[in-house]
Formats: sequence, C-alpha cells, structure tokens
Amino acid sequence: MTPRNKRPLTLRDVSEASGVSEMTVSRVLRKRGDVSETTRKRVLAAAKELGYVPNQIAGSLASQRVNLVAVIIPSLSNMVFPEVLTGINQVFENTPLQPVVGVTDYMPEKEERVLYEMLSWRPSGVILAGLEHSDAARAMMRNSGIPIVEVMDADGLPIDSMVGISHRRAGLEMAQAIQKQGYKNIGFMGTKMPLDHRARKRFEGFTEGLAKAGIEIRDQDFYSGGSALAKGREMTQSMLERNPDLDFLYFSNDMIGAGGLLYLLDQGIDVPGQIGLAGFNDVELLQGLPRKLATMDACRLEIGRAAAQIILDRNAEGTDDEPVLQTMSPTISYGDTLRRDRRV
Amino acid sequence: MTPRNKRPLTLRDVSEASGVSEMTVSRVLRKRGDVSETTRKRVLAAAKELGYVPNQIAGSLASQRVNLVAVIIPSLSNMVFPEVLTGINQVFENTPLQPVVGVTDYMPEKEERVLYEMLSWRPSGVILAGLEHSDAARAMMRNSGIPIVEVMDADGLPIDSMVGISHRRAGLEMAQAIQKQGYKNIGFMGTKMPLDHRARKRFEGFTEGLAKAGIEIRDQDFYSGGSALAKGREMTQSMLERNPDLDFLYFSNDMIGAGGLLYLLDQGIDVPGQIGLAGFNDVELLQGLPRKLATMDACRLEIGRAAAQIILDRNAEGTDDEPVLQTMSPTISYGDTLRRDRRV
DNA sequence: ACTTGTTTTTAAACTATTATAATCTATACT
DNA sequence: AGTATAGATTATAATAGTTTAAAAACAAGT
Repeated sequence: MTPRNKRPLTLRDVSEASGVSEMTVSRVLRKRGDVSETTRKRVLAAAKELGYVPNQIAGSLASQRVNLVAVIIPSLSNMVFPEVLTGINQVFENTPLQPVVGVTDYMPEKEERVLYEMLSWRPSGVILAGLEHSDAARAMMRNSGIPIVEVMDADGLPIDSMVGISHRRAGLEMAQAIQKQGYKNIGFMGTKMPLDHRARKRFEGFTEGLAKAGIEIRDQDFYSGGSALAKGREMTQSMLERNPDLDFLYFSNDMIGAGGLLYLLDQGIDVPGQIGLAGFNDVELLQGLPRKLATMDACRLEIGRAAAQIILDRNAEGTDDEPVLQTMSPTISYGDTLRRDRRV
Repeated sequence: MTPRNKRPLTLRDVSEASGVSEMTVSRVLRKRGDVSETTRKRVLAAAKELGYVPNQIAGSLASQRVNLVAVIIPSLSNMVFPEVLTGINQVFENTPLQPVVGVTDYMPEKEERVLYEMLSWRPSGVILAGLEHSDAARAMMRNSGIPIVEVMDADGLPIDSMVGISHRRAGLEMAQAIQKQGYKNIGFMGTKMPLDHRARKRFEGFTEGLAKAGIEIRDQDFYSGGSALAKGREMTQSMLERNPDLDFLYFSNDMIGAGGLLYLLDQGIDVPGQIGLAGFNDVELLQGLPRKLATMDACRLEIGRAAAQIILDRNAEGTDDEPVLQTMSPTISYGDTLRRDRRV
C-alpha cells in the first residue's frame, strides 16, 4: 500500500510519478481536452497507485466554479424536508452538482448564519424553504449573483425563482370540502405559528374558507416540540373534553392528525360519521394506519425536482437568467376520515 | 442598495473602500490579530455596505484548513440517521466545524463515490455509518490523513475511531429477554439484509440468543421499500395466517413493529398476552401509539455527539491522534408489548 | 521543408492566509 | 525637549493547488 505520507498528495506528485506535466494530469482526471491514450493510461495508473484525490478547493478557486448547491431547510425531523431533498438528489444524481444541506430549526437568525456560511463557499445555487427571510438574508441572496429558488410556498414574492404550492389556498380548499360535507363544529390543532409560516398560511386560508360559509372555528390549540403523534392524541383528547360537540378536527399536519385518529379509534368514536378528520402533507406513514386520514399532498418530491432542475438549467451554458415561478396544485385525498357523500 | 455587480466582491474591494490593506480587512473579518478599534469599525462598515461575503474557497486553500466535516449516512428517510445528525449538529453548534451530509442509499458503490467527492474537499474529518465499506473506500480513508469515525456499529474493526453499539449483542439480549418471559413460538420480520448490515447483525445475534435456549425461529419475512408501517401490517397479517400459533414477533425496526402492533390491536388480539412484540430503535413515534412497543434504544443522539466530539478533539491543537473506540450499551424498554412478570 | 492538426507544456490567474517586515504610538530615560 | 525602545498596528511578499489561455513541441502528409 501507499506509505503513510505526512504531506497530502498533489497534482505534482502524480505528474512526477507519470512523467508528464501537472496540466496533463489535470486534463486526464477531468476528462477534458485531448490527451493521447498512452499518456492517459499512464497518468491514471499513477494516480490510482498513489491514491490521489483531486483537491476541489484549489480546483474551484482556479475555475471559479463550485459544484455545490446550498439547500437550506428548517428541520430534518419533519420528514417533509427530507422528501424534498430526495427530489433534489434525484435530479442532481448524474450531474456534477451536489446538494449541501443546512438546517435552520425554523429560526431566522440561524437561517441567516447558515446562508452566510453557505454563500461563503460560492455555491452554484441556493434552494431554500419559504419566502420569509430576514432583510440581511434577502440582501445577501440578491447580491450573490447566483440562482436562488425559494420552495414549498407560493404565497408571496420571491427573490428570484419560486416553486411551491399556495398553503393559503390549500387551507381554503380543505375548508370548502369540509363545509360542503356538512360539518359545522370545527376544531383546529397545529404547531405554534410564529415559526412555521406555511402552517400559519394554511390556517389563515382555512379560517377564511370557513368564514365564507359563515362558519367560525369553535376551538383551537397549538403545540411545539415533542412527538407529534403523542401531541395529537393528547390535544385531541383535551379538545374533545372541552367541546364534546365538535364534528370535525383539522390538523396542521398528518402526524398530529394520525395521533388524533388513533385516539378517536381507541375511544370507539365513529370516524368520519361522528367526527371527521383531516391533516396535511400526505406522509407515507398514513398508509399503515387502520384508517386512511384525509389529507392533501404537498407535492414535496415534485417541488424538490423542479427546484433542482431550475438550478441545473441556470447553470447550463447560454441560458437567459429569467426567474421561474412555478405554482403546483395539491389535491385533496379524502381517505376514510372525511365523508364524501355529497359530490363536490 | 449595492448595484448589480458583474464581478463578485473580493477582499480587495473592501480594502479599497476602507483604505487599508487586504490583510487588515482579512484580520478584521476573522477577528484574529490586533486591529485598532478605529480601522476595525471602518472596515466592518465598508464590508457591510458592499455586502461582502468572504470566499471560503480561497481562505481554505491559503490556510490549508477546511472547517467541513463529511457525514455519510445510508438514508434520510429512516429517521434514525437524522437523529444522529442532530447529535452531531449539537456538538458542532458553537465551533467553526460544519457537517456536510452525503447519502449512500445503502449502496457501497455510491458510498465510494460520495466519499471521494467529500474527500476532494479536504474536510477536517469524516463520520460515516457502519463498518462495512469497499476496499477502495477503506484505502481512501486510510490515505486521507484525517480523523475518521465509523458510527452506529461496534461489531467489527474500524479504520480509525468508532462509536456505536453492538447490534449482535442487542439482538442477543432481546432474544434472552423474550425467552425468559416464556415466549416460545417466535417470528421475525425485517428489511432485506444484504443492504443493512446492522439489521443483519441484530438478526444473527437474535437467532444465536434463541439457539442458546434451544429455540428456533418459526417464521421469518423480509421486505424492502414502501411504507414501513404499512409493510408491518401486511407482513404481520400474512405471517399470522401462515402460523397462527406464534406467540412473539420480533421486528428489525420500530416502524414495522408499530405496523404489526396496530394490526394486532385492530384484530382485537391480546398484546402481550396472546402475542408479544418488540422492535428496535426507540423512535419518538412510539410515544403516540395506543400501546407502547417494546424496543431498545439505539443511542442515536449520543453516538452523534460522541462522534462529533472525537473529530473536534482531534482537530484541537497538540492532541495525540489516538483512535477512540467507544461502545455504548442500549437497554431494553419493555413497554406494553413484552411481558415482564418474571424478573430478569 | 512547410503546413496542418494534435498533444503537451509554460505562465498567469484565482482569492485568500501566513510569516515577516515596516511603521506608528506611547512611555521612559537622560 | 529629545531620543530610545517596547508594543501595537498595518503593510508587503510568498504561498496554497488547481485551471485557463496561450505558446511550444511533435507527428504526419504533401
């Protein structure tokens, strides 16, 4: 094997080992430019023998090109964001581009810090969740001169490109569907809002939708932290103890919705006859529940794919740098917890 | 605001704007070395005015120091790995080090590719899941000259440092606990093994533990892909149809275990009286289930924290580069699905 | 020997940091 | 007051490992 070198290997080492210039080695390893088959083989052999790994730091500095794409999301424990990531990964799979993930924990200051860190690596693009950012963050992105894609939300003005759904509209449509099915005494449960803008917008759309039909939310409750499933159980229990006459519960996400559903089934309550339920996101988890929760697909995979594609296109040669605005339309999945007797 | 510059900003721009040398600007921005308060303020003002973001590429090349730590995990959709990440993040929070995540999808070739990519950025360390890697990957890591920490598994020989639990032992201990409680007709369900070494080791330990008590697994089934919860339901159903006399089901992870639990409760089967259940991982999700699944904590957070700490220590001044080997001991949580009448 | 076209080399970026040198300031001493 | 000197502050020059662009070397065909 290669002896324990103190000094890390450079192009020079490979060039000396193979008897050609550093430049030729560089061209061989990047598969760019013409190199005779003979020298190519020789160089490759030498590189492998030494165990040489190119130094991207130096390469990127010289070429003024970095194959990294900053992906900034609020959380990894939400399952929603990893799925967006999966979409991004799919598109970047066979390209030189590579996503680098940063997590903000829903905190604007942390988003700003992470963004600053990321931009200091001069990435080829930025994909970040949401449209709400600190002034400083916005300024940094505008000044960066690289393509920016804000994802998952379409209610607002993007800095550059945007791919998402209207959460306001999602909430509104769910409200309409619920109301059309004759539910009247409606309770809401969700995350504490100031942090999660998309949840807030859904809630606003929801109340607006109900208001149009002259209905007002009868009870509401918010949580933060802890196991969403467990919170769903607890909150549902206490809400029903407060308001036994509720006939529908709208949850701001599927996890607490699932918790609520499990609680109701436990109690032997008729779903959706006595009480209807709906969540949001269409997470995979729901497939395994005894009854399928009504929900709305957030188009996570598609959003990730579309965002990555925009970055990819923008980095291609000779493209106009026009911002792309893409709004996707989620559809309601009625499942087994939202009556659909009357046609919508 | 700053005009739309074509050329990205450099230290030189800030130095010209503030009338000092580039070096001084560099020192101010890095908060290193002595700079008078007067010039410091002037430089900071100029940098902010211009919207300058330092170029880490150039900085890292010059200083021969990169504040990135490569974290290579098999999957983001497993929830187990994001939690390890959380632990890592906690430790790196207020340090200059920053984790960069790469995903392998449990594929050795992809692991090799990702590792190569990561190493080409000359990170300050590597944290990666598991002890099984391709020869090429192993060679790269040995040659890299940076601290390597293999995590989550302790059954095998690490390249450098190691933090994890013995999955073999975990399986074995669960087997003993089950057998001690008098369960005799035991079924196993899990992921397809060739990909997931840790699941395989648990299984091996489990069968070994049963064998010691003269028990043999009565039925087993493996899945891949799809919603783990749903798979748990389906597999449990079909296994019980095949073998109605089973009195215990051991699942290779909590998610399919939860699926199995929900199915049994649905069917009105007495748990743990008629059939006992156990999973593995102690995922948060379990908190919200109607009955708490017996499981074993995989020490995910602690493992992440310990691994990060090792990298941190190794990067500190004047430290011996001794490999650290750390084996954590998971404990059984009996929950409500594993009898504990007879004391262990 | 003279193009022509391919292959390889040389020299100059790229943007910061490290190390060293130069300058400035304030204090102490004659 | 004048100057030496330590200590603080700032500037200059060299360097990191690659890539880009231009120049040179080489081979083959006429």
